[in-house]
Amino acid sequence: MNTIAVIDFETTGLSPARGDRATEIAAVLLRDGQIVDRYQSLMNAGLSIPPFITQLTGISTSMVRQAPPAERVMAEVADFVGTIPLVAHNAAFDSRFWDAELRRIGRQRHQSFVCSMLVAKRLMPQAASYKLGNLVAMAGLPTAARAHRALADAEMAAHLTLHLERELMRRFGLDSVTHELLGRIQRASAGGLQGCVERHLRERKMGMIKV
DNA sequence: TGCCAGGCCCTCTTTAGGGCCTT
Repeated sequence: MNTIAVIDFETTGLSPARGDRATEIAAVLLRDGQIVDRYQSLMNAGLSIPPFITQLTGISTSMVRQAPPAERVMAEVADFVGTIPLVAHNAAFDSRFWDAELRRIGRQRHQSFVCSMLVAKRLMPQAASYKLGNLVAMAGLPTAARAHRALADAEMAAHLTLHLERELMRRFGLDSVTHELLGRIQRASAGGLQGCVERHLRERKMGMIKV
């Protein structure tokens, strides 16, 4: 079964290495071209929320103080996604927080991340901006009522991922798109998409890639 | 002391610098 988990964090800042912590997490499961399940929770890491973050996200210190402990939420969401491969918009950011928060509960990631922003740069080279909201609007996809909340952003990134998968299927005549292929696309050179897909199909046919 | 993310990408590049994207 080809399932992908699209995740999104809200945090107190940009860098777990500088002490920033997650304040909210959402995970959206995609299977057979549609959203099949969702997880979302605020989390209390014991930190106050900077005013700028409250202004950006609407998440306040009082909200996270009433939320379950970060440790419990991370254990729940890690169990929810299991070993399903992950996608995030600007995955370098979310993967740092995912790994850092898991490390705090003595767990580690066992799957790879794909970045929907990097895949979009390959498949939507005409885009003027690769911000999540702009790509979603440009593709005519459903926009979230409240951006900068974890579930709303994860759902927008999920719709963008489905759009990118459909674009790959249309352009290359594929009947399905795997996380492995998305990973190859994000690393491909601008002119190397065709060869990248052909190599994937060849290895898939030889049984080197599990679908 | 002073500074403070980090990875990708483009170009006035490659012995580098700056913009984008995430909160």
